[in-house]
Amino acid sequence: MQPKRNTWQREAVRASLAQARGFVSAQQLHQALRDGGSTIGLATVYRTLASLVETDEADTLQSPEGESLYRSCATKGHHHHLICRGCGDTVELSANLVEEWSQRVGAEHGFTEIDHVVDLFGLCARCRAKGDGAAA
Amino acid sequence: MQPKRNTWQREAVRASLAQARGFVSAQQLHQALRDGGSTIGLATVYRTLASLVETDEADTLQSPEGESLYRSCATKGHHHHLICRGCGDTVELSANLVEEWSQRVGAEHGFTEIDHVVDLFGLCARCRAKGDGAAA
DNA sequence: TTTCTAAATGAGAACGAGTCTCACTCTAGC
DNA sequence: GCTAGAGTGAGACTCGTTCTCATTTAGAAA
Ligand SMILES: [Mn+2]
Ligand SMILES: [Mn+2]
Ligand SMILES: [Zn+2]
Ligand SMILES: [Zn+2]
Repeated sequence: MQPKRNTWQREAVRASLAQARGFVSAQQLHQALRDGGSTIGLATVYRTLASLVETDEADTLQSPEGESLYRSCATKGHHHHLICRGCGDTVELSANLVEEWSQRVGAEHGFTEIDHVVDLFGLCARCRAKGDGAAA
Repeated sequence: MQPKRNTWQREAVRASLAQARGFVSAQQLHQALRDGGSTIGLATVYRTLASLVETDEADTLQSPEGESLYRSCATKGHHHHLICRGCGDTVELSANLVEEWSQRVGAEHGFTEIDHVVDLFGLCARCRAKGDGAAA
């Protein structure tokens, strides 16, 4: 359920999420806010993120490790992401090709109400230069 | 690290996983084995599944709820899945279209070591008939 | 076959992300 | 201003997963 009242906590989450370059976890966001002097509670961060997702003000996805990550995306409609494993930096992608493929393949096998998870992970140019993320 | 010894526990996990139609969780697998009279431990099920994934004897993916699911797939190489939300039944998919798109899009944005998560979820014909999964 | 050793196991403790509870706070409508 | 009740937050709780470590056992060596 989305909230009916405007609180500084809600605004703080929105702001902190907006200034993050890429996807962040609820815990990271909470820590960042606390580090910035806020007294916001973890439960509130979770609640607010959930409500932002509900109203499409934020996107969410599961990290490969199974943690929920959140992002305030510029693109409004349905889209996908290319995410840097090193720094979390994210590129928004539209993928009509994949949308159509998904629907077609689902229908071919008699499936309905088809949903899809499509995320790309890689190493951005900057992180490659820095040697992050991949070097053993 | 993959084990060097053959234990009945390892074989039991392999067998139980093989006879499962679709993706199953470690806990489900453990319960099924216990129900079948086995005394196998939960930690062993987790360890064995991890090692089967390491040797490509099993595929793994994160459920939308963030739980790790496992499957013993018929297809050997890289492929994707169309999974029924109702019964877990799974269709293996090859998707050259998506493989190429993924590489191309990644390269276009200067990313390297591109990996991708591509899973389709839907309702299979049988479950739709039964009214599973979607009806409120 | 018997012996030996370290790999493997499993019960239970520990961990961590996320949810829930409920007394307290503060927004916003009057 | 008052006030109802939406929103908050500390901390308890859930649950998937990993860790610990005493015990078992696969399998190589004798
Ligand atoms: Mn899509
Ligand atoms: Mn692929
Ligand atoms: Zn990067
Ligand atoms: Zn089904």
